[in-house]
Formats: sequence, structure tokens, C-alpha cells
Amino acid sequence: MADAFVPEMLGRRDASGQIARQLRTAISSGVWEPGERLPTELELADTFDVSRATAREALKLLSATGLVVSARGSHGGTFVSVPNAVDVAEQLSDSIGLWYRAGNVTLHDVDEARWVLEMHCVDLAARRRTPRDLEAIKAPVEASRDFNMDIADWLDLDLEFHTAITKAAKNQILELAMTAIHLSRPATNTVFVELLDRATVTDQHEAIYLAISDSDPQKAQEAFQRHVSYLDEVRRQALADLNASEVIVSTLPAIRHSAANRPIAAE
Amino acid sequence: MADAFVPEMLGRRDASGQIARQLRTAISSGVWEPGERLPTELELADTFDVSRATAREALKLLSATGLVVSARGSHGGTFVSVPNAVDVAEQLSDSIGLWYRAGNVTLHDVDEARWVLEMHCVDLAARRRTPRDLEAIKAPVEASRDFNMDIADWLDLDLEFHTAITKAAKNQILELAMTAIHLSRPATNTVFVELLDRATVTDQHEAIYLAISDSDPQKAQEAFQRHVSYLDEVRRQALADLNASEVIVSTLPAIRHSAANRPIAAE
DNA sequence: CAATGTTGAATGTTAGACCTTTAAACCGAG
DNA sequence: CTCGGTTTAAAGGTCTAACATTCAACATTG
Repeated sequence: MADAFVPEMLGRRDASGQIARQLRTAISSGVWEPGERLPTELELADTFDVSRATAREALKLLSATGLVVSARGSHGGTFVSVPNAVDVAEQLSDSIGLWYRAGNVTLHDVDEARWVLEMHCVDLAARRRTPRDLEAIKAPVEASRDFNMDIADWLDLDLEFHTAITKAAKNQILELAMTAIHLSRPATNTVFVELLDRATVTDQHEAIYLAISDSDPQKAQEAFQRHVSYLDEVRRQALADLNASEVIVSTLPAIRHSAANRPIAAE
Repeated sequence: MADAFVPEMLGRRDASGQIARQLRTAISSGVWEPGERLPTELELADTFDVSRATAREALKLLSATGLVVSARGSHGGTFVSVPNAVDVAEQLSDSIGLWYRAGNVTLHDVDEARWVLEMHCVDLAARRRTPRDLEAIKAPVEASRDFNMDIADWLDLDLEFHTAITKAAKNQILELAMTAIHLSRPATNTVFVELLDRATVTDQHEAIYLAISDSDPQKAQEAFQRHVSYLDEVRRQALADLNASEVIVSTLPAIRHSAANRPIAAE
């Protein structure tokens, strides 16, 4: 995998973009490992026969996605980096937000993806949770028993609860997806939260917590299913109260809990 | 076109990054809608009291994630854009690939996420597939009955099959996630495919297709479950046949930075 | 020996120039 | 008046040549 980097001739347009693409491909295919240093800006400029400014712009394109980081100083340079998960999730949520505004995705798409993913996180959390995970899940449930809390704070606790479950599932990929969806919630959600009955929601959260605590995936999924159904019903109600003629009514997929849904080889 | 853009004073370090963050926030919060034009490079440079080159670099940072596009010409400029789904998926898969190489995610994480997501895509596909979707799912199944085919071509058909199912589920978010995972497959997988029995795999594919064709979500999930179980078993077998320590080396190159390399931390 | 200065190499930023592209304004021929 | 070519202004793309800042290693000094 430690092949040399072989630059190709540039076309006449978009020099910085072409250089960035070549470097990106090289990084993906292992020419440089994470932590290794790329050529300096001056060397790249020389290699591709462009000015330093153009080479810099190419590196900026890579640094925007966290593929590389730059450091100044005598032993500085540009280094292959491992993208930060939160940054990636933020970029994802930015994209989702724009898709939503452009009408390329609907609220229903985002909600559906969220429930699908979280349903499985709940299952996995019940199987893999550590005592520490349980603490992290329990804390926001108990804290949200204070019903005089500000709505924003209460929502933060809700997010904390769901995030803790996601983490307990111990799958980085699923966690990334959930984080992105959570981050794009403010852009997509908002209207229905005021109509929720906090005691009901908190009870449902507690039921989920208890099932996870019992390491009972099926019970956890059922509890989560009830939670989702309640939220969905409140939402339908709200839509019905409004002039809902043009709003597409959300239809959640009937998600079966799945004793069978666990195919993956054990670690 | 809600609020005006209010630039903030810059700190002393990383001017282009700070400008990019401000613009990014402004775009996310709807200061400019998709399609609208941002200030010109010269105007931005003037606004933030930096040189044009620095303003340009800030815009490059945004264009790298597809948040904006630039156009030359008299009525050119930098415009808010809706990121292309495939580009976003590619960036995601690049990140996943690097996480894998750095040991932050395992093959197991990626596989598990894939099966979790696809299990639900299969369910949704059975509910929502159009006749056209069915065609797209059926074609690669029939084509892969030619067992003399090159392994690479056969793999392409496999990908085509799974992609068609994903599309039939009609959820952009899930489709994005699946695309990213599929794109990162070459970086993570490919060891076990040679051990598969093509006839078995194709039969399983056909069973999934038939269930989707029957609009029977449960049967479809069960068929998919059998497919996954088979793949999982082959993989276990392969792992058992090899020396475990070798496998770890070859499939999970535990890359650690040499002392000379700069430790990576996104700020 | 420890604190302090020097220096070299790299990125960060600036300034101004020129090139290329694009659409609109212009203008002359039919 | 219309059509088609030409001009032109505006904007991004690139180049050059500096200067500024940072940082580690080395040298110097108290």
C-alpha cells in the first residue's frame, strides 16, 4: 500500500480542484497513512507546475473535510488526519438541512431514518450496555422529572437520553448517522415538542431505560416502539389541528422487533 | 432571505477558517437560500478586512463540502448550492475508510450498520416498490446467473442489486447511508467474496426479489436474513481456516503513528 | 545547567497584476 | 426592426513576490 504518489497532468480548468482530487485519491488508496506528512506547498506547486497559492487552495479543499490538517513551524506541514466524527456529522447535517430546504428530502424521510436507526440502537444497547452506559442513560431520565424546567433544557435532556442510547449500542457508524440526524433536528423539527406531555414522555423513556438495564432487547424495542407511536400520534394530532390539507401525513413503518435481526458475527 | 448577514470580528489565527465558519452558519440558518448569491470575493475581503486570497480560501472551504459553487463571468459569483448526494456519500466513505485504517471502526461495525440499514430497506422496498423498481432489482439477479462471469463483474451486479433495493425503499437518508457504506466496501472488505457459492447467493437474491415483488415485507426480511446468515457463515469459516493472528494483520492494519509523526487533533 | 536568543523551514497572509469566462449592452448590416 | 457579431464590464482563476507568524532545533549566555 505504500505506493509512491504519481501526479498526473492537469487539464486547463480548475487546477486546484484537480490537484485536490488526485491527493484525495492518493490518500484513500494509502499512499500516505494517517499521521504522515504530505509534500510541502512549495513542493506540490513545483510538482504540478502551479503557483503556491493554487497548491494551497487544493490543500484547503482537503482540510475542509478533515482529511488533512496543517501545522506551522519548522517541522510543520500538511498531515493526513483522521476526520473528527462530530465534524463529519455536522457536515452531514448541513447537507441534510439544505436537502430539506430544497425539498429533496421530507421531514418524513428524516424521521423514518431516525426511528429505523434508533430502533436498532435500542436493541444493541440492551445487548451491550455497560454499567457506565446505564448511568448515562438514567441521568437525563431522572433529571427530566422536574417539569418546571425550561423547554429548551428539557429538549437537551431528551437529546442526551437518545445520544446515550446511541453510544451504548457501540457502533461508530450507527452513532455517526444518529448524530447527524440529531444535529439536523433543529432544522427540520420544532413544532410538535410543545404539545408533548412531559410526564408521558419521561415514563416512556424510563421504560426504555429499564428494559435496557434488564438486557432485554425485545422489551426495549417494544418500549421504544410505544414511544415512537406516541410521538407520531401527537404529531398527527397537531397536523390535524392545523390546516393539514397539503401536509403529507407521516406513516411510520411498522418496525418489527427482531430476535432474528442480529446476524452479525460476534466480536 | 430571512435575516441579514452580520459578520463578526476575527481573531488573530486562522482567518479563512473563521470566515468559512461564519458563512457556513449563515447558510445553515437561512441567510441565503439555495441558489442565492453570496457576496463577491472582493466584497467579503472588504467586509472582513482581509485580502482577496484569504476570502477565496474561505469560500474554497465551503465549496469542498458542496455548500457553495462558484461561477465565472459577468454575472458569476458564489452561490449557495444543494450538496450532491453522491459527493456527500463519497466524503463519508472516505472518512469511514480512514477511521477503519486508524482502527477507530472495525469491519464488524461497518458490516453491522450495513445489515441493519439494509434490513429496513428491504422492508420498505417491499412496501413501496414500483414496477420500475422491480425491474431494477430483477435485472442484476438474472444477469448474475451467468457463472462464467468475471468476479469483478459479478460483484458489480451484486452492488447493483443491493443499490436497487435501497432506492426502492424511497428514503433519501437511508439511501445516502447505504451508498456511503457501499462506497467504503472496497476499502474494508473483499476478502471473502471468492469463497462464496454464486448459485447460492443468486438464489438468495432471487428469494428477496420475489418477496419484494409480492409486497411481503416479512417474507422479504426473512429472505434477507437468510442471505446475511449465509454470508456471515462463510466469513466465519474463512476466518477459522486462517491463522487468526494473520487475519488481524491483513484485515485490520493497526496503524500507529511513528514517533516522528505529528499527532493529529482537529481543533 | 538552565534560561534565553537565533535561525531555518514551513504555513498564514497580503498586495497587485494579469488571464479567462460570461452575459449583457452595443452596433452595424440586411 | 431584427439578426448576428463585437465590445465591455464584472466576476472568479491564477501568478508573483513579498512579509508575517509559528515552532523546533540549535547556539549562546548568565
